[in-house]
Amino acid sequence: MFVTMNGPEDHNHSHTCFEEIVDPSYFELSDYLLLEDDFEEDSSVKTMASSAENFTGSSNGFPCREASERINSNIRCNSGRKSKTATEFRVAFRTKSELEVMDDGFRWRKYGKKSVKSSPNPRNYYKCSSEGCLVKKRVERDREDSSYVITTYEGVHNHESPCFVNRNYKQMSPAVPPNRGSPIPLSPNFS
DNA sequence: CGCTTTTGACCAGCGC
DNA sequence: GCGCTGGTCAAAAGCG
Repeated sequence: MFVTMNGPEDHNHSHTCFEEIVDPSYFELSDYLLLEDDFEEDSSVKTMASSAENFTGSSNGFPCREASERINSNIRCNSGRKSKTATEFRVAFRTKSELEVMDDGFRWRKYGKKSVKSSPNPRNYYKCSSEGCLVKKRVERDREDSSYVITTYEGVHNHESPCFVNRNYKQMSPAVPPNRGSPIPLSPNFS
């Protein structure tokens, strides 16, 4: 995942994510969840990694990247175990950020905003702008701590991140096979 | 002009 | 059937 100082509101910079990576201290990933479709019980929501300390200590200094890699790893595992289709995955992030929406490398089109009863903060709905890609994401502030943002991805991208394409980073994302993207973009190898 | 956001309306699912 | 709630649609407006 790539983090920039801009959100969808600022499309002048939406494709410059490699140039404006935010200070890691500004953004803190605290939780990310791998959600399964059949929410029969709470235990189906699995916290794959929970503490912020796990990520702030990442060697590359970007907590999101490690989370991103772990998630893609987990999704591949889950895919094999449960034979899920590419559009059945749901991944939720809980991030500490002042930014409502963080640039993850993909282009999103906002299609709805709704106040939900379970939260005092409105929930925003986005679809991937890429033609034929049905990935959606929901973004809302944590009702218990508005300094946290909960981002839920639904589905798997069937295309590369525009960042990879635009910056010719295709060869740097071997974990994303053709026509089988990831719910969030894998970050390039900075080393 | 093309793309995005905004926002009220609409729809489906669920509980009563 | 009715009301509530969450999710989506689509027209209008804004922006570069």
